[in-house]
Amino acid sequence: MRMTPITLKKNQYALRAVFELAKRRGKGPTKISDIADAQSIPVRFLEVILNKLKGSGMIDAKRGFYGGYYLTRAPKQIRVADIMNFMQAPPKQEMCAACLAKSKCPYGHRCAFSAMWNRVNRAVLQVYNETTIQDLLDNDRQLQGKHRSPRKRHFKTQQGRSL
Amino acid sequence: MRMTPITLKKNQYALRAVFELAKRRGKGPTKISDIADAQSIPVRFLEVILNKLKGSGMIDAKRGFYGGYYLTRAPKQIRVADIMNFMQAPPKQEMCAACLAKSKCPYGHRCAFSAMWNRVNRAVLQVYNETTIQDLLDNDRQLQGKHRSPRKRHFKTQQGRSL
DNA sequence: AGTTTGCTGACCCTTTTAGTCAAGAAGTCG
DNA sequence: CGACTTCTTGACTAAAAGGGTCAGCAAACT
Repeated sequence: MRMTPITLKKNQYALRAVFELAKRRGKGPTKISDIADAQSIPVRFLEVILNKLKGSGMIDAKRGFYGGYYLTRAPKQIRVADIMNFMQAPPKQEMCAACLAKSKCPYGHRCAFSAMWNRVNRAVLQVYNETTIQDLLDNDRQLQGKHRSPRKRHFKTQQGRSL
Repeated sequence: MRMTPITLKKNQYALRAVFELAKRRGKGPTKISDIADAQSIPVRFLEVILNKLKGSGMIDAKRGFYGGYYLTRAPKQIRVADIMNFMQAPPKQEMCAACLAKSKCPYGHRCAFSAMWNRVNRAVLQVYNETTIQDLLDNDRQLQGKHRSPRKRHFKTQQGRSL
């Protein structure tokens, strides 16, 4: 059962790039090409994306020999929503906030569907809002089996609250 | 704050068309052109959509003079999810079920993001699943101010459970 | 100076989505 | 039957969005 593309590739790339920067936090700036390699993203495309993302203030760049990109905030302070919202193209013309139609629909907010679209909207945003980059890092560590400490862990599966 | 297109136009049209048929249920078949007029959908395009939708079994058509489309089930028995799922093109190649990437991603289900994508997925599907065409009809009646009975109604706002 | 790395806008190509058309099949009416 | 209406269907075209590339420039380091 397939879903309509909730995620543009551009957005996915942006998210993965930030994720990668988070992984390497504290080790100085990371070159675009390194991020691209690590996350299998076309370099040229990533240039564009990272450059745009810089405008959000959550990452910054340094040029020259030891240059590269780096996070400006702790991974815990960056929510997936921050990235997703920022990456969205600024709405060109007025659009229908309720039903997500590209142009303002004739029915306005009085259409029978708006309540449902709003619920969908909220549901998605909620997930984005409550997920931080730190959460993703934690997830990653767990999946890679790189436990910080071999301390006993009662199973926390995906179902149970791992994210 | 804009969302990525959760809804294709084709899907929206399909939903609106079914909705319109539901509205006219019991009054005999409805012509494509009437549906198109009522819902502001390009006729030619709607032809294609309705024809496809017929394959789902939730609507059927009759040709000739008094012909048109009609629902085969009660609006209460049709969930938005039924329409959305059916309208999705069958996944061409294997795709990554977890992260919704078009092609199967190299990380498989072990990527740090899959848990999040799944949550998004489930959240959206849940809304689609718990919304029936009947719900939309009810919504519509309420918005149009066409209360069946002027009986007193304690406020049920969007928040409260109107959908 | 020369190298490394990011910056930036313009450009292009492919896929998807949206929409159109025309000829045909199946009913209805008289 | 013949005229008319309405769905049927596959092929076709147009437009937009998305994904990706490039070249030349601007900093920063050695």
